[in-house]
Amino acid sequence: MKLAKSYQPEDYEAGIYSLWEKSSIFTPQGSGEPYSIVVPPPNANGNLHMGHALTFAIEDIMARYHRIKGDRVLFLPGADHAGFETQVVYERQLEKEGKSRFDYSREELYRNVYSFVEQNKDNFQSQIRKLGASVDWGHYTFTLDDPIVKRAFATFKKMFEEGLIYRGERLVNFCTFHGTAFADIEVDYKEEQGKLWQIRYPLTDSSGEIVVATTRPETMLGDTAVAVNPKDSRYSNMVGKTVKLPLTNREIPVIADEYVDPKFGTGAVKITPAHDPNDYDVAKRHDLPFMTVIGFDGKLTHDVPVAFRSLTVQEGRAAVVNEIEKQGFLTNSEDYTHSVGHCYKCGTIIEPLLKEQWFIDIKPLANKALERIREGDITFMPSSKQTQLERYLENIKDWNISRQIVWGIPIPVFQNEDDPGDWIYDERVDQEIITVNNKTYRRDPDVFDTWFSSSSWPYSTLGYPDRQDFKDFYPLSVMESGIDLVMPWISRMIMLGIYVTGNVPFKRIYLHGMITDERGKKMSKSVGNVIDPMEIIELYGSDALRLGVLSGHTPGSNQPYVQSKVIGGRNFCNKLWNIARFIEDKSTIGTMDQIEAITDPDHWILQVYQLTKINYLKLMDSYRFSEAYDLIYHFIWDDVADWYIESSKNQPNINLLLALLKGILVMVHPFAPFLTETIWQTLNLEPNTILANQQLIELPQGDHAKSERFKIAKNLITSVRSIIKATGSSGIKLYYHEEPIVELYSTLIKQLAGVIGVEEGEPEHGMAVTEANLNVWLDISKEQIDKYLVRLNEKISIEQGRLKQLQARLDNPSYIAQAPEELVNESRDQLIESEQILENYLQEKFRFSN
RNA sequence: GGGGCUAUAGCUCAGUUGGCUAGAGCGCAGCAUUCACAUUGCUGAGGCCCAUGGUUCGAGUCCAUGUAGCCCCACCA
Repeated sequence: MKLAKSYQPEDYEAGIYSLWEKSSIFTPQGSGEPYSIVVPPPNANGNLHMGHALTFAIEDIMARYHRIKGDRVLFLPGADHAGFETQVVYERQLEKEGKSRFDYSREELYRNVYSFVEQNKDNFQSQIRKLGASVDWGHYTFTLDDPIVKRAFATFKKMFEEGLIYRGERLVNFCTFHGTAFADIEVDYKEEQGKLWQIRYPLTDSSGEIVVATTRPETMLGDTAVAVNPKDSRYSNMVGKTVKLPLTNREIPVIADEYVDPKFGTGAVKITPAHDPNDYDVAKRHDLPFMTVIGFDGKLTHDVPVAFRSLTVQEGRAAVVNEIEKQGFLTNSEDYTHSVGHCYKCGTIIEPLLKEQWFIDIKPLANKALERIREGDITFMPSSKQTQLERYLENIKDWNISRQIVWGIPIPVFQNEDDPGDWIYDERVDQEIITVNNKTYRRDPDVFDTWFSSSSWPYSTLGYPDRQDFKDFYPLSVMESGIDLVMPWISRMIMLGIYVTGNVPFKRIYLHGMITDERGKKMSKSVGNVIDPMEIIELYGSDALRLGVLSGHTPGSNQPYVQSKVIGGRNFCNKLWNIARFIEDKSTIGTMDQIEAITDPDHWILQVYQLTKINYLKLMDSYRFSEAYDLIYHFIWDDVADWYIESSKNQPNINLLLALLKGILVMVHPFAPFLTETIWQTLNLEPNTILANQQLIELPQGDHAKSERFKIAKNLITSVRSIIKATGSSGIKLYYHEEPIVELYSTLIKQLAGVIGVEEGEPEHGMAVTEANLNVWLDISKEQIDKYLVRLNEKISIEQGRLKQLQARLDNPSYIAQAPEELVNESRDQLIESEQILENYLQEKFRFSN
């Protein structure tokens, strides 16, 4: 098969991927060192976005590189049921059909969402294939697969039995639109313009009044105290008395608590324990009653005066303000900016509401995690995230794992119908009612927070505790994830991993930043700046996309999606393609018996290859992928294409060219898997797929002296080109005197330097090629030389500056004494070199001036 | 209030443990053209590496302070 004139990725990608899949080469191979990556499972509810393209690119590079090193690589894919997220996506679809979740029973809804996700599975799996991810599909895991669910149950059971799980009535962050609670970190806080109202609460004994400040006057209906700071002398005589709560006929006490800041507002705070987390804490300390005045539907309850019942929070606020104003209790109101929690999906204001939920007593787990992190059991990239995670774990609060939605893993606990305090663990979650010891138990209707089950991902996917995979591949070699998941996911994987298995879940964590649009703005559907990776693949190819998002990538920092980088990647692919095409033309494939360096360029390229390989390994081993890409990009484009191939046109060393191509293909393969395999297949290289090649290609070492000889010629060519361009000359001959290297390379010089001839002998008039430091002249006319004089003068002054700098450095006794000897020697050599070059320049100038 | 990150060419960004002449891609200017590649080749212009101070023989790199921008956490009666 012949290579086409240019690389058209769409003609090859699908075929190449199915070839890989058929050969089951993605399953762990051989008996090398185990190397394991588990994919952070994308949500099973939609399309992959640019962030996924980056994630898969980075992970796939790791996986493919380690296969090349001969490691036994497991690269495990999966999908996340993404509880709440998916239910929201599904509900939006229902909305388009004019329906809502309330039109279905729980079971129906669950089944519908399940088939919705099932339908989408093929879609997003095929997108992963298009990205070229070399995942082992045989290990594909869904977060609702039986073993994963069983694992979540087992972990819950262990915690339940060890007393780490408790049920408590706490204030939870509740979205009244979606009807579910959220963990603290899921609440989206935004600055909002509100008002601060001041309300007069008369003392019951008529000895005065106390004015409280509030942003939420409607909650006054649920006040059960007024608090002041114990050190605040303005109020010290009121503590212990009671006030009459306006609009109600209740009397509530005035208490003293450190929580109150005397400098804020009036220094007096109304306490609404059922609707404010701080008030909740105060109430606990003072044993105050809790009075719920806002229900789960977001409306005022029946416990408020008739006039306010069933009003929404907003309506209630207006009504209360109106009423207290009318009755003369409102003393003041002013604009006030404060931050308000919102549902991150629908924007509804989050209400803190009292609800019985399951909580994990997280401190003990966090402390263990902290210990291991501080011992350095996990390498963080970037390292700054370690500090951030430590701070988070130090201040962590108990974790609410109950969610009032349908789509998720049911919490396997049942409540005694006759004794609400009696909860038992049972895995028969497909039943609503079970009987144990003649007692009737009803299942908790709630499901787990998605993150509870996905926190077990590193070991549940590997079949903890018995499966061989777990024994071979745990802890994971690396967890690659977005930086936004450090707290919700990474932290919990570490805590649960240690808790369940006794070991950290992964040895290294590589965090990538978010991909933004070209201006650095977050991609979002509503702004309309989202770029679909699948469209980019169609336009430029999968490898080009990968190279584009990877070039200049650095862990931890956000990166814009830059189209020109993708185009650069596409061009690079084409470059490599054409290198292969050149070699294909020159050779009869299949004769690679002896690889032998014949010419100086052969020796030179072998030396550069060797050096590149060493640096490549170093960079790849330290996860510095974008630098490794940069390295091979310039090796291939600058050294191989621009110099070696060009030099080869006279005297192609076919075996070496082929071997070199193989070497390059293997190094590039993690970065451009489709392209490299396509070339490999088309040229019928051995072994039958590039993936089976489990090592970097070894080539003979070039001879140093011969390599240096080529470098001299190369420098000469560059200098000559530069002079010819600068003087705008053409039809120039090059003369040399007693220079065997120039004689040896006369043909190449003629071809590449753009001169019409290379001859022995000094021209009558002409200019020396000063930089080359050889007896070489160009027969450039006097007029043209004059154009060059300006440039020569610039060069002279630059070189003089450099010489001065070197001289000063070497005159500094501290430098001689303290800098490393090699460095000092290097400086000395540079000084000599600089003097020589300057001398050449000055001589030339002198010649011109006469 | 606590913590973190970023500041380098017109744009987007690299720059490992400090090492001397700071790099790339794109863009820009000029030249070239059937011979692997216009998804090309060649030549070139473009930078007080945010500011100030410090450590050091030597600072884009380390330390301190400041300025600007971004992010996370907590709180906001």
